[in-house]
Amino acid sequence: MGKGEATRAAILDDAIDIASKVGFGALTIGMLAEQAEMSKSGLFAHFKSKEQLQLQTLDRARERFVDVAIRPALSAPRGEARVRALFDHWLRWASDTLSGGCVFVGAAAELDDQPGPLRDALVRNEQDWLDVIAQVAQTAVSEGEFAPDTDVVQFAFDVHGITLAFHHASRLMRDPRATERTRRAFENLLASVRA
Amino acid sequence: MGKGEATRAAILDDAIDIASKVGFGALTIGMLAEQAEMSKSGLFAHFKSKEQLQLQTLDRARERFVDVAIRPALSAPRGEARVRALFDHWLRWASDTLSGGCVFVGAAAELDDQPGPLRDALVRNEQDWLDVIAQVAQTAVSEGEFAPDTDVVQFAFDVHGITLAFHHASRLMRDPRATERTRRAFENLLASVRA
DNA sequence: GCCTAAATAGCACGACCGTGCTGAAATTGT
DNA sequence: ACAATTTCAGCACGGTCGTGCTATTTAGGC
Repeated sequence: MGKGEATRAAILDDAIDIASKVGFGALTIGMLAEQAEMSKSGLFAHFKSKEQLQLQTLDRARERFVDVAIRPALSAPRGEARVRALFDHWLRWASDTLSGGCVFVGAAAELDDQPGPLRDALVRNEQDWLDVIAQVAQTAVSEGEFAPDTDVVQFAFDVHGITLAFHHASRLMRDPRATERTRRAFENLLASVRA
Repeated sequence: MGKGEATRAAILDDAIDIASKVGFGALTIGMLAEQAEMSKSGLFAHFKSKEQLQLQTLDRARERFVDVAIRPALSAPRGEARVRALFDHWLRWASDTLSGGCVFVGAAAELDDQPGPLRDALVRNEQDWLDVIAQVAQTAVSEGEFAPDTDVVQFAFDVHGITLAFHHASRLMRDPRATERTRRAFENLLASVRA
């Protein structure tokens, strides 16, 4: 059983890209089949329901995010360097990976008032992400590069706000200075927590 | 022509609330008719197309936002007080007005990759909002309360990031400390630009 | 190279979508 | 109060949605 697994993975990669553009709700089996060049029913057989398709799409997006953003960043030296690496990798992820920007940003706004397993899974993802930021910031505190009384959860909140502002400026407003403003905001934040 | 205008306005108010929960794309004429207790065709007759319905819904949301958030804030004293008033009013708007949070935050993430008149209208709204923040910040510079070299466009970017982080923490994560973290982030930002 | 099992296509279904048309009901101006 | 006009409901349409069932093609183990 190798062929099925391969096409299923390919389908999910298509699905991630579509979901980043139109959202999870508008991700339709028909358009996904067209993109994957398969019949609707042939594609559907891989997932027993649309909800399963959405769940697996979100989960594969999580795996890819861990692979291309979190894991590489964690190999940077402890402390502020690692915090910077995390932020830089997120910026690349949101800019270059998917044609619709960060799929989690879109999903967060779409699902925040629609209860269900998909929303629950997304909340877990987002909490993990915020925890990673806070934990990496904590290493900078331990290394003596951030002030000892730094509130790392607040730091994660602030960093997250900057990433959301970037997404807004870059994708909705098409502001050519989005990256510049984003980096400036991040530098200001770093300056405010440094020892 | 008074009756038609009244029901049309009532329909749009229902539409704003639904759009804040499920988005503009999933805002369906059938569910809107049910909510408004009208027939689908009777409701449809008020708007010649779904696109018109979406456009008018967004425009009425803009009017309401100006009425409940911007206009009252502009009557606060010039300077930092007015900046604070603007922020506080936004927080109330996003918390209490609609059952799905700020409809613009949802729309921004939904429409950022879907070209068309609706997206164009939203971009204009968001640009106006950022301009208002920057302009109000400029009064604080003029009053000597903010540092003379303050970059007010950057300030608007930063404030906007905080509001997006609030929406995420409050609506998606259901974090009971969302407001507290938001206010702290805002105070830190104010401290960094004060003269 | 067959035989079993997996992968995919074809087709049909009920439901809901946006959108017209047509006639009844309600509002409004005089 | 009547006439003219606006407002609304009923109904129908083609299209797409998610999802089953039934073949048919393909792939993998002996």
